[in-house]
Amino acid sequence: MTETRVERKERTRRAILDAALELCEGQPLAALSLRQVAKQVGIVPTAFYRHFESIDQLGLALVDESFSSLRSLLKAARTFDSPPANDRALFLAVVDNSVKALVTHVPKADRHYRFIARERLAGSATVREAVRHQLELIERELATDIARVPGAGRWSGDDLLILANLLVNAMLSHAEELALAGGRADVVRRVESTARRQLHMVLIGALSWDSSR
Amino acid sequence: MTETRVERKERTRRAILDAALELCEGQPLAALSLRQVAKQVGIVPTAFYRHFESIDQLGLALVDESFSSLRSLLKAARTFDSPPANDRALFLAVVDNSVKALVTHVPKADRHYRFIARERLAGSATVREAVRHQLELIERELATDIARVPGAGRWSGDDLLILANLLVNAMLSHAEELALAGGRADVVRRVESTARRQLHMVLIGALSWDSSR
DNA sequence: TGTACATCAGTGAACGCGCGTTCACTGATGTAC
DNA sequence: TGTACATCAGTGAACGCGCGTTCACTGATGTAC
Repeated sequence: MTETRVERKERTRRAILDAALELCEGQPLAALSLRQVAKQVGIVPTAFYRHFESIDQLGLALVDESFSSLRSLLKAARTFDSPPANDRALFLAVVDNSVKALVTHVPKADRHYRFIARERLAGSATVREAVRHQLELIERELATDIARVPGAGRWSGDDLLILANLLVNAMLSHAEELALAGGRADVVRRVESTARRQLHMVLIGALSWDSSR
Repeated sequence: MTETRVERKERTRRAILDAALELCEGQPLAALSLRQVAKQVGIVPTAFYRHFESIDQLGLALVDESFSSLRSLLKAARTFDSPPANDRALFLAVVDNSVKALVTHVPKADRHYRFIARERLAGSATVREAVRHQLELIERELATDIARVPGAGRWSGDDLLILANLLVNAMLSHAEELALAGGRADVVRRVESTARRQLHMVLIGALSWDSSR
């Protein structure tokens, strides 16, 4: 016996998740039929039920998986190779690190980013809610991070969240474009440059902002 | 005869557009069946074909209609009650005008904004392409507008487009939230405040930006 | 104004199809002794 | 190690249902004379 029953089941589960992600490119997950997914996996439609209760539950599993990708991107953006020497260096390092994390992580899990962007607005009620909730958590984490950037002291908590919201939205939009590019080098370079400039602009504006004013 | 045949046909066409817009709340248009729409309108399914070739063609008509709403918002944002006296006044007037246009126009045609936000990412290939194309035109128009703001002289055409992209994305995201709020006063106030601050931040950052650097 | 004909928005029956879900099943894998 | 039984991922037939689309139709509105 080269594979246990548990391993075999896990393999089928993965195949279902992958098939669903692949088949729902360019359309919401809810538009997929259980039969299409089963056919792609190579199992009989009823076998689907051994792994998920419905397409919606499958969707929730994909949300978890996708946000684990997004979190690893954010973690990379937060991790500095060498500690910045001063405030200006930290500022530049934040921009640089974030953009680098964007262009290296998104292509590795592009389907996840497309999935999030799509389901956030057009998913079933259940999946949409799950995505919104996760994005809210991400924005809160990011706001906490930004609070450590030099000059952020004058910022109110509300304003930090507002800025985080702006950044997450912009980032998702770039991720979506990168993801759609399918790795074409010229598009990647353009998105990288756009992301860098937008982030630069926003942070410069943010730094001269004063919540109390 | 109180209504001509042409008028009656136009009335049914409108009823179909309205029914589709209403029924596809929270799901992509392509998820609607022609039969659902016909039922909502009160016509037999086959009568649908007297007005549209398919749900996809109906979608293109809704794209046109929705962008006409968006354009009237942008036009309002560009129209000043009184000509600003100086650069600083113009800057403030731009922010003020834009936010006011946002909160007065979006609630009047909220379904259109939700439609755009949804179909942009999750529509059928045809509809998605149409939305993307229209958004690109809008971003170009906005970039031309921004070029007139004082201090924008140092901006390259590329950077103007990048800024316009950031603003349109943020605006659509606010419109989406406003539209979802269903007119609840506290949400409207919060979104208004968020939009104002984000716009302020971005423009301040933008003004100290120099493309040549 | 009146008549004969044309137009055409909406009707209703019918079709074949893919859908989600049920159910009793099979047979390889796993476990208890 | 060998045997008897349990588990359970995957099977395959069957169901009723809503779907898009076809077609020949009806009857009110519009037009030509």
